[in-house]
Amino acid sequence: MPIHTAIVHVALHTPSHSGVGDLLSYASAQPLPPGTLVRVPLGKREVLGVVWDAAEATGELPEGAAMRPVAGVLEGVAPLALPWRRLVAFAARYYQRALGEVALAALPPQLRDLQPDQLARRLKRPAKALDQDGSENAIQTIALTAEQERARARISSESGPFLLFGSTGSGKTEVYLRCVQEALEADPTAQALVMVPEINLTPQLEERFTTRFAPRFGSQAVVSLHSGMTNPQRLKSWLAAHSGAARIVLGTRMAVFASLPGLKIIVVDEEHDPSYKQQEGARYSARDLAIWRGREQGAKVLLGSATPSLETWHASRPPTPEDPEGGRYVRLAMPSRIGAGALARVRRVDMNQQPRRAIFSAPLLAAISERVARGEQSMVLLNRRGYAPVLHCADCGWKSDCPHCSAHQVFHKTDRTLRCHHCGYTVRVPRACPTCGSPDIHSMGRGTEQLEEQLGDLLSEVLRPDRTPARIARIDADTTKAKGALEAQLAQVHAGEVDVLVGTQMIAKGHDFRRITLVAAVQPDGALFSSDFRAPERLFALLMQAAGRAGRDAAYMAAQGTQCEMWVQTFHPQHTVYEALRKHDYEAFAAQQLKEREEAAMPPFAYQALVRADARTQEVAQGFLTAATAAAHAAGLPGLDAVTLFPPVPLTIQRVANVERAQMLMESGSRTALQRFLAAWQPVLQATRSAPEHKGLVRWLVDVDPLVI
DNA sequence: AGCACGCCGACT
DNA sequence: GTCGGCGTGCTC
Repeated sequence: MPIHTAIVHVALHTPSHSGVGDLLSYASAQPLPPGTLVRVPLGKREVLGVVWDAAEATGELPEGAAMRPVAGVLEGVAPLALPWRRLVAFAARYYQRALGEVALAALPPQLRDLQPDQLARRLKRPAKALDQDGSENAIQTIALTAEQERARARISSESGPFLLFGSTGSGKTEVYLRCVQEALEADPTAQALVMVPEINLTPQLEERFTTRFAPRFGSQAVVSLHSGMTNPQRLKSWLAAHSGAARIVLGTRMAVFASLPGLKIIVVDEEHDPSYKQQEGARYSARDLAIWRGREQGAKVLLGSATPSLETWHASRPPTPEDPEGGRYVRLAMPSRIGAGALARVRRVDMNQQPRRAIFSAPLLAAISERVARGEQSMVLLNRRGYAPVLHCADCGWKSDCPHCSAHQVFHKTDRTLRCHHCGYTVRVPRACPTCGSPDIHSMGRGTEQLEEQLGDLLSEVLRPDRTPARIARIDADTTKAKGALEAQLAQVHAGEVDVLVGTQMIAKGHDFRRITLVAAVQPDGALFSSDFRAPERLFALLMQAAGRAGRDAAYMAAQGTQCEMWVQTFHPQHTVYEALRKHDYEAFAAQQLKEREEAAMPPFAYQALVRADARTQEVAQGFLTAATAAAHAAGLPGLDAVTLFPPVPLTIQRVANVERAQMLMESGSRTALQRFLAAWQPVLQATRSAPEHKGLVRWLVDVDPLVI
């Protein structure tokens, strides 16, 4: 029986509302340094934990509970360094989650399942012979434009954080590559973290970084981290980053938590993209954490976008006489496009002047036909999957409502199903109305499937230059479910085997289509009158990004003697969003939006948080929030005087999978006050939950800095 | 979160 | 008669 002399405090995966403290105490034969990965007994099982700093341990062992010994130490993995632990602790505190939950979620899943001896075996496996110690090989770079060089020089000499504000095709990636190169060459232990919003975009980024840096730093130097990887792959990348063997980590939002002891530069590409906000568990913003981590760990942070989030835009405002401080970020503008044609000319079609039921206005159809006839490619965007959003009975008014959600079941013609996009409930399309038996049922509205079909009819007479018929393809979540399907479909487009591409947002992001000369948004108005105050910002970013897909290859455009166009069909052609889009004027749009936000005291001029409650009934969900609010007022919680609590309301989609959902908004001009209040409210919310009158409550959660209100 | 214990319906 | 539904209670 070993003698356990030391006490260690261990962070474990226990959710904050489980009633178990943040750090649990275990006995150990010898003191273990903070950051050590250990396996410890918890009830009947043995789990992975991280030894934490004793100073942060609060609660004592409850009366009668016995301290159990640490079961094992994961030898061979260096303890997680203080900056990593500080990042995790900050994220847990700021986003109102348990420390252990965040810590364990930040580690590769396979580390949890591996026994110490299995891990030891893995670590012993000889790393594949380093293909080259390429310290002799110079990196092949391409010359920077004056604009890129100015940005590079300022990033090199100033401390940041930086916003690289560059239009599509301005060569932001080349600036990232140069800045990463500079950081890595300055210090043989330096590491870089480069994030992109979507898994789909990592392969092309990996290709670009590997081509550039493998000759110099070896092919092991670049690794990826995202949820599309298998667990063994993720573990391998994570260990490479943690040990310092990997010099560059590419990934999605989860990569912000990678252990990078030598971190010197963080790049957040397309920083405005909502995908950087995690929507499950700890609802963190990887972009905001990148800023925090960079400051904390002394790494430069580089945010890039053609349409920055208004938060970032505001934070990077230059000093003026009235505002001599300016923002906290350095704004670097790169307005020119390199090697790309002129920006797309924006054509608005006033749908009030078009036949009522037309999906494609005559001028848009003519424009697409013309492009097909010239052998050019077009892209048509509609943010709605399926054939039609709802089926409707003309006789009794029946609609294809989902029985489990407050949403319609979407009509998918391809497989003759009605599918709920929220809970997945699927039925065969009925031949007659399920309520009255009438055969007179038809679809209302349109989705990408219908667009593809109708376009086929409308273009049936249109021939390509070689006298063959136009080829239409669709890319959306339905056509790309299978592994590798997206890649295959994209390859078809690149190979010129498609003349008109129909799809959802999916195709608007990042993909470098060289021969697309026309992009059309057929029905973008929906976002204009959404209750979400960020909807116009998102629509503008999406349309700008979509417009950027057109005319990316100046040489091709010149050879074709053609001009690229972005078409928008709208019932509100004069709307600010479309006016700004027409002029490609992000700055004017941002200024106008920021003015409105300031007048309404909305982010970034105020800070927000949400509490959401899910329950069997809407009454219970709202009742819980009302009771928790009353309890907060009764207790006179700190920060409350500076925080406005709004009454609970149902979510836009009130019921999903038979769960009723409600939420309430909190707003404050002071981030600190809001944080203080949320921290104090957490135990009150927990106590409220256990009261018998809130029995039907399924769960509750806090969302700090929510993106969707 | 897991994983137990615990008490009521349709099957080897 | 058991297998198994998920309600509530505990984990240093």
